[in-house]
Amino acid sequence: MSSAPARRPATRLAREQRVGDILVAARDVFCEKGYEHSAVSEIAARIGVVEGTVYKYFESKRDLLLKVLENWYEEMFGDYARDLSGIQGARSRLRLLVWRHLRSIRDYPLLCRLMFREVRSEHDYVGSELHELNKRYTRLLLDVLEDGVKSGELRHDVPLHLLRDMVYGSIEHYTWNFICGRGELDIDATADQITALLCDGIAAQNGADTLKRETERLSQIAARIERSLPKQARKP
Amino acid sequence: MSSAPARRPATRLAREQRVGDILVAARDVFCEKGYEHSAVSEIAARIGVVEGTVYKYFESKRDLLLKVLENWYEEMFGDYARDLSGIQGARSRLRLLVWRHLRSIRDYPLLCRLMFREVRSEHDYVGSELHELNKRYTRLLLDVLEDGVKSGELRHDVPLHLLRDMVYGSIEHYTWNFICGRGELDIDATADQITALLCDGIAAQNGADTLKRETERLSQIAARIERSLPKQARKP
Amino acid sequence: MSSAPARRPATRLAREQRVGDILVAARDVFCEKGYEHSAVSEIAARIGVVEGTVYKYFESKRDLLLKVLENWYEEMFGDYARDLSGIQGARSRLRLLVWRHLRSIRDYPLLCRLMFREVRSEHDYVGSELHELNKRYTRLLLDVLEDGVKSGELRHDVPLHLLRDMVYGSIEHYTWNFICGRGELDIDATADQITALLCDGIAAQNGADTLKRETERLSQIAARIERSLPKQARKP
Amino acid sequence: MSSAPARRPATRLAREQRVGDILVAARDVFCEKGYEHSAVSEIAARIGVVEGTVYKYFESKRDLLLKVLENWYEEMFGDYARDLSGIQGARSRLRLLVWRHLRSIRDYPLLCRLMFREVRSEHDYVGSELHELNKRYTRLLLDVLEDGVKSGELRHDVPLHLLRDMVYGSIEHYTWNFICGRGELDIDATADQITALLCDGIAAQNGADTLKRETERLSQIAARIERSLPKQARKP
DNA sequence: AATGAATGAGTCTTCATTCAT
DNA sequence: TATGAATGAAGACTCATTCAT
Repeated sequence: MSSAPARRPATRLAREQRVGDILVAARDVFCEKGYEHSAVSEIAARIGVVEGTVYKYFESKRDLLLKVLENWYEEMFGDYARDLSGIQGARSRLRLLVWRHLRSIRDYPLLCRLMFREVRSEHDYVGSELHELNKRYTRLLLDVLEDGVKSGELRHDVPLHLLRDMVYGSIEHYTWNFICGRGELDIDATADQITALLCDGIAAQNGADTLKRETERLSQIAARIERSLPKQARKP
Repeated sequence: MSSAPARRPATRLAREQRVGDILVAARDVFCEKGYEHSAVSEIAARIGVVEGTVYKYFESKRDLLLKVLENWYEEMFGDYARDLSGIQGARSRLRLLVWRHLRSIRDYPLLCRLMFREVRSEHDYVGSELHELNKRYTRLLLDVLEDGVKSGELRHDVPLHLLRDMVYGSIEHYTWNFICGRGELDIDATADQITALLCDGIAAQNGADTLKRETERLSQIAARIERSLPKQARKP
Repeated sequence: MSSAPARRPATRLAREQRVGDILVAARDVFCEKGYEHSAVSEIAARIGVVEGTVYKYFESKRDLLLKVLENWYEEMFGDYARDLSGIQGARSRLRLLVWRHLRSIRDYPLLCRLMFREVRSEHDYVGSELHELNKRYTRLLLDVLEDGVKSGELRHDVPLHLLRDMVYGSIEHYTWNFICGRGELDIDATADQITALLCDGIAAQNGADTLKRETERLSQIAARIERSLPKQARKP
Repeated sequence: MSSAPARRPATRLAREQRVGDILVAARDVFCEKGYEHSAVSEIAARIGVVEGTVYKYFESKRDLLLKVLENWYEEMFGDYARDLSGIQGARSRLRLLVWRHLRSIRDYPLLCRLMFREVRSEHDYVGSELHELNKRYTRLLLDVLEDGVKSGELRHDVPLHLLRDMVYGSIEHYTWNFICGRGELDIDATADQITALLCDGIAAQNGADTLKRETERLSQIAARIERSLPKQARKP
């Protein structure tokens, strides 16, 4: 009846730009408040658009969440391949993966929390794009482990899938306090410890102790042999 | 008139009964729908009361959730102590704890999910009664591990807290699909595998058998050489 | 943080009373604006409650619409049976039903419009309670028609269901302008005309014309006969 | 350069083509989802343009709806005049109109539904172009009826407008289930029945045959009586 | 002790329409 | 002529919680 709605001019951005902005805003809000307690209206407000605009680019709030995490996963892949190719030995490579995973958690603890809490336990996760990305991600570890078995560095009887879950589960659980905003995280030390525990186990007869003891014995034997050899025989 | 003194306990019983009923209903609804998607009204309806009644016994919906889980934790403690006391050896005792944890998950996967998703990551968890219960629960494992170190069965350099998180994290991660309603769970086999991996590690050269065998071989070789040497060369 | 939400006291009504109020308000709003353009919030506001209150008593907006119309149908049945029992003859009874239907339309044109527009064409109508009521309502007409056939007043080859639809369809179409708020409606004259058309048809050789002509002829014959009779034969 | 003068008609053609495409898409979408639940964006998407384009050719969504229906009406007129001119007799011509209306319904039930639900009951209908078309359409029937009255085939006291509404109302009501996607429609049989009912009515005593037969009988009786009377009594 | 009526604030989602480019 | 980004307003439905009875 009276004057027209007086539309605000509105900055027109390229599609890609706008999508990017929304993803960033959504990431922030979701991380701060958790999925359930985030409002699409707030995400929109952060970048100065109305809710409708968000729905132009994303089908639903949940779609937005998944896209945020997919986006993150793709960042994460980054130069894994290159990094891995530069390292020899199953143990070292395992440590790298552990370390990089810890680094992701240290850098984006809230995104990790989102992933654990809001996505992985929902029924729409299985079969989703995100699930595929996650499988590709954990595949990296499986490959390292399989290589290790083939090369003889790792025992041939390790249940690989369980082991993979041990790696990620251990990290997740150990860093949970940090993820929830409590405490610190020393990723170097943690990576060392986890790698050591995984490789050497905890039983006393194994690992360092045993190795030292046995090495000692072998040295003694070797020394004895050496000493007992005739003069002319030495110096081969 | 003479029945008056008897009324108090009857009432108390009624109260406890009601609280129990509500807890059971709440457990069911929370498990079925998750915390956020559960309605207090539905919990009330399940036992044929109205919402107001629930609020007579519980301060808030969240309070109800915590009470449900506390209730469960108390059930879980049950006869841990007795079970543990009957078992000798760190490895066996570790396996028992792993197995019992797996059993809890198998029997109440949805409660586990609630615990992981809705409680452990919230800020009101730290310092809560539930947190205390959880610490008491994981303390059982720490004790077993410490005993193992003392007795020499476990290496003295294991980072115990990390190890504890590895145990629970591994189990959690490995059983996650089952917790979310996908797939099966063989708790005996899983307990064996996890225990073995934790104790023996994955590195090939660590296998006690292999190590011993090789050392043995070398000793025998050394002995043979020694024996074949001329007398004057021996000097034991 | 600051003061509590300052809840308004809110008048507490008995369930029945509140339901009735909501139904009345909903009827009004739906009639005024049509279903799609009605807002539940407005319905609530009309009786001074909040939207939530409406949803306490009705599952959804659509449920509310159906309940409004069911309510109306039940009113309409009223004393049909009694009225019908007092009237003899298929034609008169048909006229009564036509007249009463017209009266409903005259009194509640907007409810009729609702029924036609919003309900009858939707897929949730078939099998609904409202559908049952409607069938019961039109059954009254079918019964009258069937009785008329049995008693020989109506032709035995009338397709009853088509006829029933002709009755209601004619009325609906003829009153449509009135229903949509345009023009007047003389229910007595209309009832007469519709009944006449239905009973006598439009073909010239039928109905009034023929009847009059033939009656005339018969009267003349009768007169002739009478006149030709011998004196003593008259006065039987 | 020489092609310049040819551009105008090409553009005009393009414009008409585009308008036609939009109308087709709109017809489809409106029919599938109903007016309220159709989105302009979907209509646009169906022909691969954006919403803005639709608004270049149509003022508003409602305008589009009306144009869709006008378009349809114009199709419908087709060769009515020719068809009618080839048929003699009010009854046959009436049957033709009934039959053609039924055919429209059978072929485009959803467009009929649109017309009934979304347009005819709205306030912007009266006086609209569509209304004019509709009047022209029903005028065909009125003409037939008037001719029938003039020629003596139809009674002179039929209320023509009521009759017209009876025709369309009956058809509409009778075919409603079909229009809403339920059941079948035999347009030939239905046309016959409706025509018969309209022309001959339902009252048993009206059937031309019966009436004539009875009159005949009475005449013969009268004749017999007359003949049997004494001569002096006759006085024709 | 229990009821259950009522609140009030929130949230997702949809869409006709506009207009700078 | 066409695009498509953005608006802005609305609307259905939910629910924890309160409190008069």
